[in-house]
Amino acid sequence: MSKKEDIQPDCEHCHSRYKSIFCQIAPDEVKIINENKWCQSLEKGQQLFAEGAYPHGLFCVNTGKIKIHQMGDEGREQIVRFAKEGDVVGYRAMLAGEKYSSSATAIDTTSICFIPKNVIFSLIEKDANFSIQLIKLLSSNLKHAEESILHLAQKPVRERMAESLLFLKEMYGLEPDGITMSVSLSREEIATLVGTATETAIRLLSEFKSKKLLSFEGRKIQIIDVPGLLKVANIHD
Amino acid sequence: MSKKEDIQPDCEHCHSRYKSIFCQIAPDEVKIINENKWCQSLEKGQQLFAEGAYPHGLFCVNTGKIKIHQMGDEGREQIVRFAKEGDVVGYRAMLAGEKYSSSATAIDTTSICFIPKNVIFSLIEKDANFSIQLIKLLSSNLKHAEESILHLAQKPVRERMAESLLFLKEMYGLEPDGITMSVSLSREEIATLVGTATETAIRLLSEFKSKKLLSFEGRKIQIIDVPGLLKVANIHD
DNA sequence: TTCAAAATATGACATTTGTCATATTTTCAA
DNA sequence: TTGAAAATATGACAAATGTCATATTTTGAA
Repeated sequence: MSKKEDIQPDCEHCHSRYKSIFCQIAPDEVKIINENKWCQSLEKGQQLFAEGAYPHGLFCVNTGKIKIHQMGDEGREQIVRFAKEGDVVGYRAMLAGEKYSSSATAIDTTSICFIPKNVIFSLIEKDANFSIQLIKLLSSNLKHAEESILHLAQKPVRERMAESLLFLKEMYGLEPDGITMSVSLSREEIATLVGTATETAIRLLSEFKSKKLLSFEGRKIQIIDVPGLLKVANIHD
Repeated sequence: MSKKEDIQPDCEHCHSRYKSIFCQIAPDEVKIINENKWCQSLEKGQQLFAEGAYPHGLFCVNTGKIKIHQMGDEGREQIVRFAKEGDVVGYRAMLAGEKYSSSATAIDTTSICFIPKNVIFSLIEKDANFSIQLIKLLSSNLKHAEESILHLAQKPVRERMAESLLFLKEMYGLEPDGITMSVSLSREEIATLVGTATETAIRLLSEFKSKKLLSFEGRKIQIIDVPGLLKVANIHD
């Protein structure tokens, strides 16, 4: 999995650390992490960890984009979360002492660092503030998950599609042109995020395009009309 | 909200504490909690806290049953979680420093204790093991939430109904007769758990009854055929 | 007990969404 | 460049589910 040519940058000056749960830890703790971490880069489509495996630590996303997904009964994938720079992945199962309940796959060229389990647990022991950071991260993930439950149970597919597109725009932002989404997912992947069939996702995207809410530039989606999408998503406030 | 006649039991010998995240804390910490807690009992239907309010602490369930629910756009409720003896509720928003994102309502006569925010945070400061308990609790909730996302997105209503009934049986158990479910929810509440219309929930329950998977005893549901329900829920292993 | 309100039940129907078949287009490796 | 495989697109149809109307039953307060 690891490659010789992967660079091992210094945690102390790591840019993504400042955005992460490690932003407030003491310098000597940073040192310990730096000495024990292992960095690696992933191509689009490469898997970081798989459902059912045992975690030995957690992964910090340095740059790039990751999807967290689970396999359903009929072999259909379901995306449950995303991660980007400064996010931590694979920590839930590790903290709970369980097997991974989901898989993580790069959806773009991604660079990650691996931090071993024992380093994390000793950090929890020593630094209450770090625990609070972890607790807040879990809380935030739980909040989003429960919001997804509400929307999957109550919103029709069209609304969820509009909402998912706006979510992806928030999550990964736009390219410098101000309209093209930075993240590029296949129609099938979008379907597994929205929770619908691929054909339905394709139809809805075409519909949004014909209504001038979106446009397509190659595989990339451009957001043309945010207020229009908010309206379709039934989001007001 | 609080009533004079509520008994204030001693945390040290509290039966539900042994089943809770407070099971391993030091005696003097128990003392502090005991001095600062406030206990209260709730009738079926009484609300413990409401979406949008600010949390000032967390609630420990002593005895009884609680549902955690959110309001959808069309004013339809969605149950996202349940709590029972030894569980802690209202902690997510408190830990994240946010408003409640969901409401909590007793679905049975319930006795709870309130523990102020500052007591919890100082416990996190002092006791790393308590932090780990909290982290594991959040992890477990997150795992279940992500499982719900998968099932809502991919399983048909009939499967989810069977699964929900089996879940309620696991969660709250059966009465001494070995078949009657301890928890009693209205058809409407069951529908908001499964994520479907009340009429659909009623039809499915009748169907299960006619297939001899269930029977009704007044408002209570009796589980007649667990293997049959597992089959309908499409659960194997 | 009695009655109104709430909960449960059921039918008829419309709508949404998924599935299957089949084009068409795009991508990527040889 | 070229061709096969994958991705996208679209139509036709079936199945699942929601909605509305309306009984029927149960519950709980007066």
